[in-house]
Amino acid sequence: MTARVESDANQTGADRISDAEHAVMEALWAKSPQTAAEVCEEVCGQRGWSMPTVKTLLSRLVQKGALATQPDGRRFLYTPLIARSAYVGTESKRLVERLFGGRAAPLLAHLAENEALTADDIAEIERLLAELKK
Amino acid sequence: MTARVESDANQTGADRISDAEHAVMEALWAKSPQTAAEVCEEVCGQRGWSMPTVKTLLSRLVQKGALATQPDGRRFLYTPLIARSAYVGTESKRLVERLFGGRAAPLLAHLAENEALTADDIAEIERLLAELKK
DNA sequence: GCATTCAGATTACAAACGTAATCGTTGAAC
DNA sequence: GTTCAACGATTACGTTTGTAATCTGAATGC
Repeated sequence: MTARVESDANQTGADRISDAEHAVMEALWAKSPQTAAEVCEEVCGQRGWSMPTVKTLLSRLVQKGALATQPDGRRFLYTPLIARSAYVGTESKRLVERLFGGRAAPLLAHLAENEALTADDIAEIERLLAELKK
Repeated sequence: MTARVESDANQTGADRISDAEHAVMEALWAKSPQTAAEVCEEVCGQRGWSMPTVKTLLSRLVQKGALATQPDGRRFLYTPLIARSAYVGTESKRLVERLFGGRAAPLLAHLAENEALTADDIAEIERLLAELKK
């Protein structure tokens, strides 16, 4: 029972969530709590996974302190312990840090060049900026 | 001489560049061509790596088609085969895809919330948007 | 009560990654 | 010519990740 580090549940900077794990988190962010079977129903199709795979990912996420379990009869209900917004926030920041020296503007520039910006996006961003300046 | 897949040199979507590898790429994007020793001089300090580590990373990047080598006497000069802008572009897109359903605006919103946007950034983004609309 | 089934837990295993030591070769110094 | 140092190449090895099979214990049907 080697009492691992645990804690760090809310800090997104905690144990890194892998790509596959992220898919599971998304399912639970969309709706929680859910059982393993329910999560599988959502992701197994999309990613071509089998039940055991989802179980493994869920367990790892619990170990990492990203999910909480609450017993429901003989199975578990899983609930995110870290907020999606926190995760998304740190992930975004990481990227901006790594690729753009922490400046967000060049990111936007790149998205623009790569046609990753729709007209709607542009409009919305302008709204956001207006908000920010108020 | 098992002629691997190779090719896919310019497609950033090729073999994924890992985090450690990325550090090496940055050094070469900053200045190229460079020898292994020169690259090490730049990154070994920052990341606490030793020469062999850099050599390994360089080799893997060559295997992945991300770097080209040109012999210079008895050593190699390494040059990026994929452009930084391409790499940065796909990486950004990946993130936006994964976390924001492909929409860039929510990304910006998050950066804003997390104080990741400086006043300068905002100004610059506005300039960019103005450009885009022209 | 006993077999079946269905959860989670444990174990597995290959690929990728991070980090590096060692090997083999070859030019350079003497 | 022989030794040495400096390269790249090969090998190594623990960890993380992706993906899953198997085990174990308990609820459930009969």
